[in-house]
Amino acid sequence: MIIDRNSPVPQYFQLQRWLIEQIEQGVFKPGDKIPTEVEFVQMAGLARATIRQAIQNLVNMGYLNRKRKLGTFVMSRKVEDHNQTIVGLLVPDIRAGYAPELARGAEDEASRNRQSLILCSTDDLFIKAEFHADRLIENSVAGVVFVPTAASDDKNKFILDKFANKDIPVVLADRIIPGVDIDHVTTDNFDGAYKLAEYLIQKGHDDIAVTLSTLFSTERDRLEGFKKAMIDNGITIHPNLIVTHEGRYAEDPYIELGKKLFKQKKKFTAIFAGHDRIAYLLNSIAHEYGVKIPNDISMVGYDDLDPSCQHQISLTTMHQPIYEMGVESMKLINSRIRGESNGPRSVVLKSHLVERDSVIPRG
Amino acid sequence: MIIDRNSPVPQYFQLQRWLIEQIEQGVFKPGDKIPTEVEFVQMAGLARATIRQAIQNLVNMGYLNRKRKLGTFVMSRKVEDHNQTIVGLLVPDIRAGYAPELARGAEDEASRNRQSLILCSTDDLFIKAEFHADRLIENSVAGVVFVPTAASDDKNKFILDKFANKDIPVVLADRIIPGVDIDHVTTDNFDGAYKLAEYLIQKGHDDIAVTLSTLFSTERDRLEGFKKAMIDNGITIHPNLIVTHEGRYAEDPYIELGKKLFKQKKKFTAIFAGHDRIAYLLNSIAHEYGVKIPNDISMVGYDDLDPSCQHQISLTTMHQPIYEMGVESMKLINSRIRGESNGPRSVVLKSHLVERDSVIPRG
DNA sequence: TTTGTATAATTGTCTAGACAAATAAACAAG
DNA sequence: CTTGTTTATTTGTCTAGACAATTATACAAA
Repeated sequence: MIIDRNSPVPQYFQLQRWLIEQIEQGVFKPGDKIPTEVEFVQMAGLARATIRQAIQNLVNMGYLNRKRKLGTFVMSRKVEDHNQTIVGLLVPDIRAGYAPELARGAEDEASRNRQSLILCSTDDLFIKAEFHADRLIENSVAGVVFVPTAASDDKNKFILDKFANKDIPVVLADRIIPGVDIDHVTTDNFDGAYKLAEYLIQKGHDDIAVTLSTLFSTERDRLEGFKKAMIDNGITIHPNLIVTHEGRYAEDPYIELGKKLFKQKKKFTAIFAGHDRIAYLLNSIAHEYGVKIPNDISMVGYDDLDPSCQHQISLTTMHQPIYEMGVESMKLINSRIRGESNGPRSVVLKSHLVERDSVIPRG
Repeated sequence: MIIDRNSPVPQYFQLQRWLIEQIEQGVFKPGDKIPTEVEFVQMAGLARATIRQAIQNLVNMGYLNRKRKLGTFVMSRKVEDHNQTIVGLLVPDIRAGYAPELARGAEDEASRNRQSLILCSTDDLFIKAEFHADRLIENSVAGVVFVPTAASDDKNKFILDKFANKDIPVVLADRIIPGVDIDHVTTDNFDGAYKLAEYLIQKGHDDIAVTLSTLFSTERDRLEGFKKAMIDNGITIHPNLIVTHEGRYAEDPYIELGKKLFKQKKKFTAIFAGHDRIAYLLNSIAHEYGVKIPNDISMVGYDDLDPSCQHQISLTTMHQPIYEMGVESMKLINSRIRGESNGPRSVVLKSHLVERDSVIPRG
């Protein structure tokens, strides 16, 4: 330890800097006792008050901890991390779709670890996601569970970078961003759609219409799973029957798509809807065209929204384990918070078919 | 300024305490210059190092601010309040009933003030509410929006006391706790039920069954409103037609109540359900007894849950402005956080009748 | 007018001690 | 074995000074 008495840098500050260096280099490890003030007086040739000033500053900064009679000890840096960890949850809208279920799964897992969850609704908009991201960072959250917005991949990456710059781990839930290698939790959209398509095929349907959005990885995967099932069963896919939309869910564009379907020449006996909300909307439109579901046309959805709430049609759909997705997302985040640093991990949860009354065998 | 040199309280601490007192009583106002160290030496008869120690502590605590050559100044307390504020939201279950809507209203209002919301689901259980309350306190939230649990009033008061002890303002949302004078936001349950009952009466119904829980202030108020409307219209209330439950909502007890209603002798032509979920359940039970709603018996609910989700019956109900309840709760909390200290305030939001198809005039 | 310089006020750093208070650990008494 | 007492060690508080560094202000020089 060299204290330069001619330096304009105060001697207490030189000592302080030296001590921090020793601690950070591991010379003094967490829990170690550092020399007593009197020993420092001899080592550094400074007055005890000067030594005290340096040590007191480090105590204030959380590096050291003094105990009467026992001495001064290096704090385990954990004590600083001991502050309650808070995790951010970015979902499209806490009122809509699966968000409440996802939030509750995440919340329960967080509770088990004495963590708290900050709730942020993005409305699938980049600008709101950015706003919330900035505030989560200001609140120094320990991690983030992020359902990517309906914005471009670059914009979603921009959000991820914000967190990455602050070393805040992020887990993507439900949707993934192509070309981004990061922890994520999804369901088996491809397999689920494959099974759902096979179910329709087994019921004798081969002219099947598909309506969904290509904006989200989930629905794209479902489309691919559907196509694979059709091909594997030797059924020709009619391009006219696949009507897609490239935006986030809203009623108007899907009303258009629905009308387009029901008006065109190519006939179909079943509909594969990208998700339940589309299915319910198509049901209403079918009504307008005098088409009855399932009597005239069968339909399947995807998600299994709100099983507690009885709908006008009893929809056969693919149940997604959304609560578990929330739980698993938090588990991944927590393993990152604990410092596990293996490569990106992917958790794929299994969906299962819920057979209700919206599909009848082809007559 | 009196420094007691014989006191076991350190002299620097006595000085420190005196200074804080002066600042908080406004003797030294924000921006004021306090005496120089040398002046304090004369005033207090202490060594300058002792004075410095006291002052340095206050600087660390954010009370004071030193400037070379200029002196030491009282900080404006705003600097301390500059930290991000987080507000806690305690709801029964983020997945169920009106909680998502309430959460979103609160979240949007919080966002407008650059605040964040920590989400806590209590499942209407005291033990979970207490757990979450402790963690909210640890996270030093600036305020709490609390939907009281289904536990006893004393237990809910216990939760309130926890926050009160830490000077954390609380706003009760939806439900109130009898005998507790505290900011709260509710809807006009009494008036709403009165109108709903009058609506049934106008349609010619006078034998009206009521099913609800007496556990919550909301449903108790609705029962009172219903009774008042009956009395005001000179209609006798048949005690047998009022079947109540004294617990939180669950299917089984209400299935029992429903069966009790349909099995008994006293006939009725309409049902006033305590809330929509009860109404939907009663509809299913009615089915089992071969009773059709509204053809055989009319029914009204309360809440107007999930208008986006099409139910098996098209229920006439009282729409509650839940989103606004979230917004107003946050506004109240924020006025408390800003330090407004007038007496407890009560915000009562107006509900409105949503006429659908579950009531027909008595034939 | 602008630019440099001296001055005075104030906080910042430091010395070399002293005694007080707390308390872990050893020891003694019951 | 338990309980109280002593002791040694360490941090906590404090004194009474000294000189350094900073900088607002006034004043002087260009």
